[in-house]
Amino acid sequence: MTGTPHIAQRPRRADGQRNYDAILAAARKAFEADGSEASLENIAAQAGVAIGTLYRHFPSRASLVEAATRDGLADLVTHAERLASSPDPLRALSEWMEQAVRHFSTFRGLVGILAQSMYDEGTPSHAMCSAMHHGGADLLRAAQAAGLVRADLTPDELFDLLSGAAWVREQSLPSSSGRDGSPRFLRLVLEGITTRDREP
Amino acid sequence: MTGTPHIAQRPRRADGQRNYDAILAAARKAFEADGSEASLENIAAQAGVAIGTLYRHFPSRASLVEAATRDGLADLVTHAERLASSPDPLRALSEWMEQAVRHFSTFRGLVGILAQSMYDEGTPSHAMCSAMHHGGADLLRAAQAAGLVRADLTPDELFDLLSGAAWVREQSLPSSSGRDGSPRFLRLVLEGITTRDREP
DNA sequence: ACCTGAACACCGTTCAAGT
DNA sequence: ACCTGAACACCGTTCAAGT
Repeated sequence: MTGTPHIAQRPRRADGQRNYDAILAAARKAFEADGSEASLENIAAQAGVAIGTLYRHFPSRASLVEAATRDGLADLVTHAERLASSPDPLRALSEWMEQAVRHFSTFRGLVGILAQSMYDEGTPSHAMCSAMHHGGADLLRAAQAAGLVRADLTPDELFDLLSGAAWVREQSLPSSSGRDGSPRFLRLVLEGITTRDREP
Repeated sequence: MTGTPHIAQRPRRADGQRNYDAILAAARKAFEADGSEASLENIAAQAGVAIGTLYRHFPSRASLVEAATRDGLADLVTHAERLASSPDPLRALSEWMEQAVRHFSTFRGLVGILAQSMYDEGTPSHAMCSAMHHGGADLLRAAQAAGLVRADLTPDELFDLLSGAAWVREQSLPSSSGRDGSPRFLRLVLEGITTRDREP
């Protein structure tokens, strides 16, 4: 399952750039309304281009999802770097995890794509996932070094917990047919992984 | 999103029963290979019937999934009833949760269907989900009464944790492209929800 | 370099005709 | 009561022709 991941190239002509932007805007709208399996033909139509133009800029659905989520996930990486020097490593980790869960559940289907991309190099989102993995691992290590989070938790496990929390949140998107999309799940996880320093 | 859920009726004629069984067997195979979105036309072909016959017995994909998973989930409910009188309520809850996660992740896409069905009465799997909810809630209550699990955890939250664990496990199905589908997630959750009785 | 849209493939779903 | 398969709709994906 390897291969060169296709990261969408910036167009070199003005009309190409216009179409590229229009497709991306339409895609974000469609993904938030219908999830990651939204109709590509509909996205092209909303953007006012033919279907072939969409495929020219984004040769696969995964590459379109990658382009549509790149900025948000890049923010996450930046945020991790800024938090890495925090004097309160547990609070830093918690804050970052909350933000991560929010981004992972931007629309239905995203967290599944990210979870696959995390360990599959032949995937457009792999680079961004890898960067997030490193950022999260640093915050985890700091919290563990301070004795605030259980030492046996690995970065991979941290991301399983994050992904699980994001998936649960995703279930109540977008017009939340059921209940609230409260961050209670994440809070339970957080309290679960902190070191135990109370009495019975 | 309400309405009468269609639970597949048992056929009244011998040829109908034969086809019903063949479709169900083909569906289970296809779901395990391709997930809950497996091609219905292919299932019909594997069962040796025309597509119209599949629709006659199972008017929606959800009703086919329900029929394919009913027995396994019924076992889960039975198991919960048997465990309810266990002298070790925490062990009972843990065992049942492990079994639940295994069943929820029988094939890709199942846990999403179950999570939707849990709170949507107009769904074929709702009845079975509701029964599981009650069974799990009883085990939770017993463990809480014994002071072994944090008292503020609700049954809904228990099922969010179970679903999240099942979804993470599902990600490494069926030919596990990536890593192991270890039950480490669930163990972290379990240790997270038990009451804290160690020292720092 | 970029765009268009016809063409093909595949699948879900319904329904008239048949036994 | 049950089965068949044609018919329709919709969508993903490719590619020859054009600017």
